[in-house]
Amino acid sequence: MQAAETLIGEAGPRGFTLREVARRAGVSHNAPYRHFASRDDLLLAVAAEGFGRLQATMTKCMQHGASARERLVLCGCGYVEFALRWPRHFLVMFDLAGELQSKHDRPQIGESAFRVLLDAIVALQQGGVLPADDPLPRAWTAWALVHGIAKLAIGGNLPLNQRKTLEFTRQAAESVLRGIEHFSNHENFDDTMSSTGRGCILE
Amino acid sequence: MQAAETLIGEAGPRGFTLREVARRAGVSHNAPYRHFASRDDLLLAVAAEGFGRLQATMTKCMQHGASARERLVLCGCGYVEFALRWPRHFLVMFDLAGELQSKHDRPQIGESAFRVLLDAIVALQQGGVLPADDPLPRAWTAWALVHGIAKLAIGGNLPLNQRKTLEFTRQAAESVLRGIEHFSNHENFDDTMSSTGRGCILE
DNA sequence: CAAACCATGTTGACATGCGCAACATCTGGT
DNA sequence: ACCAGATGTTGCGCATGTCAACATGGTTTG
Repeated sequence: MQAAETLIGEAGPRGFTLREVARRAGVSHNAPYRHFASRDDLLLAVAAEGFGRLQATMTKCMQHGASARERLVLCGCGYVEFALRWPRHFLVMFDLAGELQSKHDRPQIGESAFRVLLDAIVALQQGGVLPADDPLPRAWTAWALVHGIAKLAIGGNLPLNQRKTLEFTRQAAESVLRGIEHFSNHENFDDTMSSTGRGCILE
Repeated sequence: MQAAETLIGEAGPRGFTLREVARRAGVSHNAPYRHFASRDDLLLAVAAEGFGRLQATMTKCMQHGASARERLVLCGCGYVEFALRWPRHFLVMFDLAGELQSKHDRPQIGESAFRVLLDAIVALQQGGVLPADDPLPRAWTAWALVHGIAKLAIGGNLPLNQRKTLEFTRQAAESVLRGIEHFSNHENFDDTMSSTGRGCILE
């Protein structure tokens, strides 16, 4: 496992090779099969480990916040910070884990990381900052924002260094928070939604 | 190229094989090398084609908007709609193109797609809806939102079908737009920024 | 018109990687 | 002492990416 994680950190998902992991661990090229069913299975284990550390990073960053509102912003910053510090782990977690777990009837890895963010939203609702309606759409919005920032930053699409990326994340998070707290016209997404004002899908 | 694109649509980046493309094209396993330097080069060509279609989808969706504000929202919806309709193309464009083009001194593929969104932001500034400061941070925020929604939806992390995902995108985009239009405390990101209120990076 | 040239395609070979099967070793329990 | 299970090893078949050498058909040029 340790060799696998360091290799992911160095080579990324594309350069990740079962045999190279075995070489680094000082064992034969087939030894990993005694612990993992396949290459993808090892990747999935690395991804699971990564999700645990992502959750830890977020909760740790939140501890520096005084208010519930600041804690939510810091939660998002922690998300991006994790992605910046372990970009290749992040790629494995989201680029591959989704594909792989969908074959295994999706045990929904990484659910706990999302719950941290969701709880931060609920805390704001209980504090009266946000309306006490369905918190999921707001949580999805926040998640999408930080996830998008993380992905774009990793891909080199944002011309910012790490510190500026984090600073931008904080400001963007506060902007979005302003946007979702002023009104509450998020509709219901519980399978009974009407199709008002559809964009231009499948035209 | 046609065989390559259909294969990407069916098998995704992981199942994409140079030899399979050759088989589908009815040629020998080495024929593609007369047109592309390597497997990655072919992937990059597919990604470039995809970015062109992404830009076309966004501009087409924007035409249905009456106001500049509605056009920006539809622009984001077009982004997500493209990702939902050609999810594997989308993965190639962003998951692989970033890695590959970074080796080739980044000709910055996909720049034109971002410009569509940036122009929509500038249009709102010229219309007085948004302050006329640096439009980049706002554009990044919008981009990150729709990109995050697209990635999460493709990965199956949003429990919404395609139509609901698009409806959610529209509402989230309007929420974020409210957030970035009310205030304008986006700081300057031109290499001269101070490190005020840093989150908890590299602690 | 013939010769050189180029684009395209083909065959063969080599290195690497994944995954399977059979065999070896080492440990703990009875 | 013996067995069962866990772990590791060697060897193999298959698929892939990539390179090198060769073939072919059309185009340009002397």
